[in-house]
Amino acid sequence: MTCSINYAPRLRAQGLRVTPQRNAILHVLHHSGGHLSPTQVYERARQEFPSLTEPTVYRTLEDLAEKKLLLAAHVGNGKIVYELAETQHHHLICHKCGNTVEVDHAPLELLYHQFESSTGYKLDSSHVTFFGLCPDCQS
Amino acid sequence: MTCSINYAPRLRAQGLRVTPQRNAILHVLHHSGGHLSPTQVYERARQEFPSLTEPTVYRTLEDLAEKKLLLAAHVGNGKIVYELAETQHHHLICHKCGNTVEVDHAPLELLYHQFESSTGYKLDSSHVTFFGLCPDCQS
DNA sequence: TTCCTTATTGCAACTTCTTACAATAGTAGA
DNA sequence: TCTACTATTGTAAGAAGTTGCAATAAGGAA
Repeated sequence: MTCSINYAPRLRAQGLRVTPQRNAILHVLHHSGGHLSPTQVYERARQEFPSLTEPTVYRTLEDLAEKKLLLAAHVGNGKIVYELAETQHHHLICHKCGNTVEVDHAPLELLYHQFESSTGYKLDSSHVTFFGLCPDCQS
Repeated sequence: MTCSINYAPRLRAQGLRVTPQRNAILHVLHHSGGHLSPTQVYERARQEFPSLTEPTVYRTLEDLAEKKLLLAAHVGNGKIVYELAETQHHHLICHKCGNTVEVDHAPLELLYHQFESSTGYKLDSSHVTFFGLCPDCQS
């Protein structure tokens, strides 16, 4: 926790209290660069905040995702990973080598509107993951 | 298990052996009409085939989904539900009342092509779920 | 600063899901 | 029908994720 990023304003902006547990979790996600499973978050964040417990990690990840500070992404078979919500994007996953690429959310906006007008729902979020073969695994 | 639907041909077509466990699971999913969680499948299928075990249910659901006899859908927070793969579709879920509607897969084909040409991936499946407010919960 | 309210956390017990490996039972071929 | 092969299942143990409730501590008000 030697870095100077301050997550407090973002938490407060969502009406959430600022706690060392939440800071540790956000810090870990920030420095991981990518997607982490709840277990990975738990293990890493415990290095910085040893009294952290599993239920807290799961609840925090859910809460922060609900408040849009984090994005939750599904990566096959019900597994869920989290990352800081910088830009909204989705994932293509190669089910042979596991390689992942990110794709922009923008093309999905059209679908949103389409489904909104056909169903009357007002959509605000989505879990979208595509599976297939990456270029390297196609041969 | 008084119904006469025979799942054997579909299993054999996928190179899978026909076992009473698989029949019981398919039977349960057929008669449920909708989406069931692994636990629900386990509990109901056990009525018909009491020696059925949990690991078998989880493995069977995964296997059948991989062979496209079942569809796996995500319904919030990493929860996964299964249903018979009749028509390919996706779900809009109201996060207030939990109500669910199904939407056709066709509009997503365009996206498939778009992402395929921008990434070089060859896509074959997806997990897609949209969240929002249903018409009743918008007021 | 101190008090008060209540969001957040930890604890303990529990449920759900997974894994490795040995036992069982489909199914193709003789 | 019988045999052999091996996919599938059960067992047992463990890992991952959840829940209810009591204890704690963040943040607003005095």
